[in-house]
Amino acid sequence: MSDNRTKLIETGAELIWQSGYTATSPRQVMAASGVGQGSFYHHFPAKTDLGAAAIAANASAVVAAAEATLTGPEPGLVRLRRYLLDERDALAGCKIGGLTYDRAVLDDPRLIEPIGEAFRRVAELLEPAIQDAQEAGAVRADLPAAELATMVLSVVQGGYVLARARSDASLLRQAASTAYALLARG
Amino acid sequence: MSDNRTKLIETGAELIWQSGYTATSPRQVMAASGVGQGSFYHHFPAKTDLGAAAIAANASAVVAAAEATLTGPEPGLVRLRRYLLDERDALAGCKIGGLTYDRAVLDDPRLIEPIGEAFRRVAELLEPAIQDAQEAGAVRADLPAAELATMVLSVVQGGYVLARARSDASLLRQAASTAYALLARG
DNA sequence: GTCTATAGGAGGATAGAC
DNA sequence: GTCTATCCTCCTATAGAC
Repeated sequence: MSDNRTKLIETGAELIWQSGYTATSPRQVMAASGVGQGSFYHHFPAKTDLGAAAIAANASAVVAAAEATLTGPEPGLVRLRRYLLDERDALAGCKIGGLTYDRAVLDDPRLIEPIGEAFRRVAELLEPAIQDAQEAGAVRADLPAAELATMVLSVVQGGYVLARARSDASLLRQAASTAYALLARG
Repeated sequence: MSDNRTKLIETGAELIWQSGYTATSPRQVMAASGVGQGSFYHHFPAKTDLGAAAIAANASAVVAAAEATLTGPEPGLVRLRRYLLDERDALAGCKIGGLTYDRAVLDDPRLIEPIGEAFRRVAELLEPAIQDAQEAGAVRADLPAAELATMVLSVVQGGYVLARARSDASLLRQAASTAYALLARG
């Protein structure tokens, strides 16, 4: 029951992940999805309308992945460890992180807001895990959990950047596991 | 005596920093620099030739800035602190970091290599500072300095991403200063 | 070295038929 | 809802004169 609208969003999300928003043209989305032009512009009056839907889909995927690793009955440190050491396709890049360097995305509130919101939500998932670890004495308690959460998110996002820059997926793992080691008995 | 060639590189570097490589057209560079088309294609047979020169210039600037904060007679911890807490225009973004999400850059060795190389050199500047701090007992010595350097670089790169995503420059400062706090007496 | 003219293709749509 | 035709602009050059 995947209608054309859904196909366009899914294909758009994939292409935008791979190439960015600006570099992804309506024509490419049509070709890759097999949906015609008439259908495209019927469902999405302008490119930015598809962009908003596709980016929102990618943002949801990022939050869902974080929820999967950060939620559960395990101690906070275990959840934090799972988040940081989780396997990631470093060279593929974050589904939304790179869009923060796409001018057209930055300049359109409908495109950038879902991204900021997704990062905010991931930080909010990290925070209780970190706080729990702090209360258990597993993580230094003299630093605010919210700021530690920001740092953890940054390490992962920056790890993607370094890994792609040097075409070396191990750099993300290295950054994340070092951050974990630093947190775990700092 | 800034000749047209130099003007094109400088203008190109600025525009590529602001909008990315793919989104920067030769026409824009000509308009912004006041250099004509004939001159442009005389000095740079193709867009990628200007791109290589402009990106190399931005990469050099990143390395030079790191050198300025990480080099000196001060103890390693002080130099590391200076690097992490250095004022950065978070919303403007890293001059080269965002290009790792530009397909055309990733796919052209002449464009991506200077970026990977610059990050490698910054990591190499961080390493001795960290090592010195470790020998002084100011930073945990059970983690390899090279891996800590990768983490430090990642925090800064990721801080740019988060700051831009949420249009909040303080996120980069928060991530960097938290990383410093975690390192400084972990 | 630099200028102007030209050109094929892609990008982002709009229009009207079915 | 979807199709095809058409449109104007910008992109990335190339050509030939000065």
